Amino acid sequence: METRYNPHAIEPRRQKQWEEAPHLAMDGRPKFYALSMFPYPSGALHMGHVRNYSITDVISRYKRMRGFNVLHPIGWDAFGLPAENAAIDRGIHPARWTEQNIAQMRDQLKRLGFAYAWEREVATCSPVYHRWTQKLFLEFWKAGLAYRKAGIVNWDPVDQTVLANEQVDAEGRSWRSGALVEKRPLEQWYLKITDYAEELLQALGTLGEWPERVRVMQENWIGKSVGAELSFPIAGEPEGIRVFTTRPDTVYGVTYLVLAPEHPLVERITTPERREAVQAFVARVRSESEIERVSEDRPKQGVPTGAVALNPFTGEAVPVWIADYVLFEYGTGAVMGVPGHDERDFVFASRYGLPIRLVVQALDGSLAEPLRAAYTEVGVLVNSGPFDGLDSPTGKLKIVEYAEQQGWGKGRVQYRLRDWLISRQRYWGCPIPMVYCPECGVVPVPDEQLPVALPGDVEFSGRGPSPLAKLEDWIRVDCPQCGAPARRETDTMDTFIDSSWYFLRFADARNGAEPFSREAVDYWLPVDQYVGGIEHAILHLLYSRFFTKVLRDRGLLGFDEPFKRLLTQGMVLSNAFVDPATKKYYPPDQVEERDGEFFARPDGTPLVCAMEKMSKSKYNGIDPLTVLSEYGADTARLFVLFKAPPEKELEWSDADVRGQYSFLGRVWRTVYEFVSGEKPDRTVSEAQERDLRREVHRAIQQVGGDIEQYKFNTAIAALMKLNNAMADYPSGQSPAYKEGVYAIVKLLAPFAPHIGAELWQALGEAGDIHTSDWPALDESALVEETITLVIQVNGKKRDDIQVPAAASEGELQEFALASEAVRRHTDGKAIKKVIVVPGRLINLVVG
RNA sequence: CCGAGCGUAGUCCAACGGCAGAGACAAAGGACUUAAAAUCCUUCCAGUGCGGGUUCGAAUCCCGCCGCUCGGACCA
Repeated sequence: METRYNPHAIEPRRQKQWEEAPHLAMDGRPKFYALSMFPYPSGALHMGHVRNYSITDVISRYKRMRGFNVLHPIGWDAFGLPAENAAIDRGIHPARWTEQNIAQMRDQLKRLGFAYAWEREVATCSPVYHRWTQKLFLEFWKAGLAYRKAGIVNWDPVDQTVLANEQVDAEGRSWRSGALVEKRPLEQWYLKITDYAEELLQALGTLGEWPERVRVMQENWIGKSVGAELSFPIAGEPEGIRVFTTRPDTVYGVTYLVLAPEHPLVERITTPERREAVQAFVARVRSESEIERVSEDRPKQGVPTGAVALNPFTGEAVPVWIADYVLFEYGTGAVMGVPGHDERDFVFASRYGLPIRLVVQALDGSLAEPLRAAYTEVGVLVNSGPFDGLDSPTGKLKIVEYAEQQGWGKGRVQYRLRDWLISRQRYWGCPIPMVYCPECGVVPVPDEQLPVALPGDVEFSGRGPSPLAKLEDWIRVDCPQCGAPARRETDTMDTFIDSSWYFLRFADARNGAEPFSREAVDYWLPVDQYVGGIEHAILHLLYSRFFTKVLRDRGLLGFDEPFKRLLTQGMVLSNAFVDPATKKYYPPDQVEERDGEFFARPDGTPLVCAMEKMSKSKYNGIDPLTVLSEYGADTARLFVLFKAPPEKELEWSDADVRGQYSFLGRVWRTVYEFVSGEKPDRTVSEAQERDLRREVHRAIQQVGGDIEQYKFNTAIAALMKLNNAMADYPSGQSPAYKEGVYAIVKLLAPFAPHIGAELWQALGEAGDIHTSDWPALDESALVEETITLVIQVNGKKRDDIQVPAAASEGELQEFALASEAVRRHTDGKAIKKVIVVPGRLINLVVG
């Protein structure tokens, strides 16, 4: 055994050995499926990957030592635009670019020593994978859950493709390109996720091991509102104007109706004398960007259409307006204006002089007309005909009931969630397996003709429409149904489709006959532990849940939720240097430090140093490879796990990395001194042996418990503590010391697998440490004969004494009262109460 | 504006309602060395953002405020 720790010698050796790991099989052991969100093959791992994958690797290795049959796979989310851009910019085919990147990143993953089931590796772009993506799409089609619809869609002008609603942020920017999206009318493919809105919402309640905030985000995204759809009769329209409201109890307070400017009724009901003004208003709203339109600080604007509808409850005529604050996409695209009890309506009505009516009185009766603000709380109905006197929740029910009887409307639930637009006008994606036949219409490609492969010989000449749309040879196809000349769909699928089922494919990754066998998914799924970034809280996680439920209903799966336990890891930050005036970032090699202040090297501009998320644009990324070549994989892994709890932000620190390296050096030293006999066998007392054994078993208890609870930072601290105790111990060969040496090597192995394997071998053990048993906890070793008893008087600590652990409460009180320091505070006072916390403290309450 | 989370030594982080310190980094001093690095030893540092409440006892539970982070915001 070498005297000193040298990761560069041991890591390549161990990694080579792991290449030959036996393949996984289903067996009688309990299974454990640990999964990190698979990466996009950009070409280089970043620190976020290292953090993410280190977490699942520790959990997998730990679970394996605990006797579980562990599945810990990896793959590549390999379709997507960067590959296409590389083709345009550098003339390299997307397939080849992707392949090269995967090879490079696979090598990097291996250098980090992650224990993956490599025989199950998948890449979503490969035909053996996307064939099954297409097959599953056809399952959706057969279930009536995939359909084409013409509508206004989000268009990303930079990436030249449409986007799903989830992929556009609150400011109207694309999640990928950051460009402001435009609205375009197009006919596109959708998946009917709204059919599952209620179950996706309800089942959040079963995800007890998900972070609260992810559940809340999904709940908000689904956005359930319970209310009613009411119809307001208007001349010439048999259906009337249908509005959706969550406050049917305020229907007696309606003083106007508002349509979204895009609403199809606008044109039909506008009176001739209002036509010009209405058309001008609609044109103006159309010309505005999403941002302008939804910005809240601008006044709500509208114009009357001249039309008048009837409030069926009151028989009153109410004017119909159009206004920019009503969204066409939500509800029915029309609302009833109740300025007395809706803040937006109040603002609008005040601006345009529309009447404001009180129909819900506050519970204390304090409201009087004219109202100074909208009252939106619960109250008692007034000015509401036969419903006067009802509290507003009851009023809601009764009014909906009455509307249903009269045929004026019905109770209805509305969701914010919309169907998932999956068409993308790009080349590097999974082709949608559909054919358009002039005779038969939309025809699915039959199973035996799958996969619909991407044509290889394609020219990528600048951005613009998808190259597929120009490939006449590829597009032309015989109709699978009637054989007539037909045309292929040229759009590809959103890449989130590829990732909505990859965790299922891992259960049976080499199945050539179907996406996965029922037997394999029944055994391996659901994923027991999923780990990834919070940025997928809605997109990927919601889509995957949707897929799971649909495939369950198609009989392909037998469970309801794909991910049992979820951990969202925090970001990795590092120091960035920015000029506060221009917000320009400087790379570290252009920054100079003088007396703790920072200056730009070229011109001496003072800079601010701040912890920010690692990114190329801020020049503060740390390449994992440089850490690997300097300190090795075990140090890098230990650092990202130790520095912060996994769900929190992680601040990069070179000094702390070195600290982890020295810790591994110290553990090496501990084992070396034992093996070499350099630390001699000095005589130790039984009590010393018991004390050291207690430390050893405390560490065994804590490390296991902490891993189960994701507390890797404190688990590693416990290892450090044990190593410190060993270093301080006089004997280097006693039974307890030997037990400690074995324990520390095993406990360390899941975190730092290379050094773990090496030290195990140095101890003369032949087997693989990573498949050996986790050290057994001896509860009796934890028992203490004496404890430190803290004595408080009136809650303040006054003394601490050593007492036998077995002492009774009465004895403890006697010990406490015997203390000089305590007597000073109790003498001459009556003891009113004594509180004993067993094994810890005694509190004397005197007065 | 609404919602959630977080504020503990110089820094990162610990602490079932029970001694504020497990662990680390940094700093200082020392040992080793011709010297430096590495290594080892020793030392230093907060009363838990602020104000109240509950309790025998509060970093921990409750209320209000301040600050930071994240998410959602005209969804009728």
